[in-house]
Amino acid sequence: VAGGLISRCEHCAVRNGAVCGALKPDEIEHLNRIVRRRTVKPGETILSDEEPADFLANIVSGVIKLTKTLSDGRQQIVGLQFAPDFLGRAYGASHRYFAEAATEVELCCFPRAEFEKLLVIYPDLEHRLFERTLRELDAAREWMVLLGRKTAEEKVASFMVMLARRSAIIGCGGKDPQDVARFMMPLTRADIADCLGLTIETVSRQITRLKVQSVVRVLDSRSFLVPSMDRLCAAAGLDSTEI
Amino acid sequence: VAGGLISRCEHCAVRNGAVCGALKPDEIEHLNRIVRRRTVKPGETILSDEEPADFLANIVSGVIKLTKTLSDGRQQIVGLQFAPDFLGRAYGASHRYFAEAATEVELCCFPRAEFEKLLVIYPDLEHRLFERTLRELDAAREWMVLLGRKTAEEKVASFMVMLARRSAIIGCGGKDPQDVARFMMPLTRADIADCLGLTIETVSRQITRLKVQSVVRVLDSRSFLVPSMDRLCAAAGLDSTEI
DNA sequence: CGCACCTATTGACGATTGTCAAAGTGGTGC
DNA sequence: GCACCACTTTGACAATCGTCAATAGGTGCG
Repeated sequence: VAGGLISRCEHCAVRNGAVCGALKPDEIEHLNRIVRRRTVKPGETILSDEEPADFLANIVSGVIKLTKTLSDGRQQIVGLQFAPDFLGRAYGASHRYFAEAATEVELCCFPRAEFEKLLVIYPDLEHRLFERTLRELDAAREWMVLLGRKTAEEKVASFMVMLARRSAIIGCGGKDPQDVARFMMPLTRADIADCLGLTIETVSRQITRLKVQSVVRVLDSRSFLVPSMDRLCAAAGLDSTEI
Repeated sequence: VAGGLISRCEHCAVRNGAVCGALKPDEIEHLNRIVRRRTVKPGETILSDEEPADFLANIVSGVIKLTKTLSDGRQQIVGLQFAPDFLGRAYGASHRYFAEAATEVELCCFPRAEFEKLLVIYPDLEHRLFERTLRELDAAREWMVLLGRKTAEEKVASFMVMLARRSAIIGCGGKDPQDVARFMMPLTRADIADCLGLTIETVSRQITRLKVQSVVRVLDSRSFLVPSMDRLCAAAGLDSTEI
């Protein structure tokens, strides 16, 4: 049966942030009956275009990249997802992308059929998923500006701003928490390149440029320190109004 | 009062295709009471980032471009909308983009507050809007691949494929309706460039290239003839599986 | 400890695309 | 009919970014 104590929804770390937060304590039991926890290793494929899209999931921890590939192998990452995001496309026979674990990932999986039934029973649940989808659409459109109109340097700086916000600000050293941010980079240079529509080499060169300009300090290839978020945002082509 | 005969929902041309199709005949009367028809001239701004987002709308006819602008003026079109698409972002104080009429546009406008009330009363209406949003997200992600990974020629060809599908296939001359398509271009070269993350000059050159390769015939600067959709799709970097 | 392997960086060079400038096209009004 | 205007096309050149290749750094394993 699905629920040991550890997987019971009422003890779930992401409960409130995730779509499940829409359900009242007595309603969540419905969900509890159908969920299955699962851990995925970095690099493993979670959802594929080619397999039936038989489950959806909440991300409990870790980072997932959504990628699309052209027939000749060119790849573009069309979304990054962090806990407590919702993974998968409701109401569709197939996902339109591959979902791959960028780090170790903990998932809380729902069989699609059961979950879609719940969406009908609990309009609040569907509403919450809708709001999440609207925010994903906002983010996708923001990313389109980056892909279509920003320079390589702006792209890399924007990517760092996004990460510093969404994933993992690990430490803040300054008086003002906005002032100094240290964050981990969950992706390889190749992944960053696939996010930004660049090559690995260009990503590497632009990181070096930002380092030389003291916009970021590179602690190691997977962790960065940002002395001034304002300067990073300026390098990203974001003016103060849109920060 | 809002409803002359012409604006009554039951006679609306886009009724079934639009989100309103979710409402039963007796329910649509609620909508009918709050709608207001409006015509917009090409080039006029319909929604702005800077004004309060006080209404949402169905597109009855015409083409609308959704644009985002960086502080130094660089622009990116992040969405094109055709009848019977839904315009505007539900559940948000502000839209995250500018909506501008690319052609003459007919709108059916709802005051935001009233419309959001209806979404709560009629879950089917919200569900339909949700499905539409999911398709917009799919389209945005498809576009991200184009912006990040396609060459200028592929971008222009892909744009033509998109238009031939979504807007206005005017005539089909071949035996197979897929074979020969003639379509109008609702946008200027500058708009096309803003869609594709290119400059006007590059767009123009790539159209010329496609013309020289006989992938398209340019009837005039605003209408094109595609002798073979397959060849156009090949030029767009779409293999047969994803057509 | 050193070697292999993977990832990241750096360099040299080339191609695609952008920039600047000029000329061509079509429509509108006088 | 002609001038003006907006839009488009074409050309010459430059800059950014990609390609190919070599080097550096880090981690795990024998």
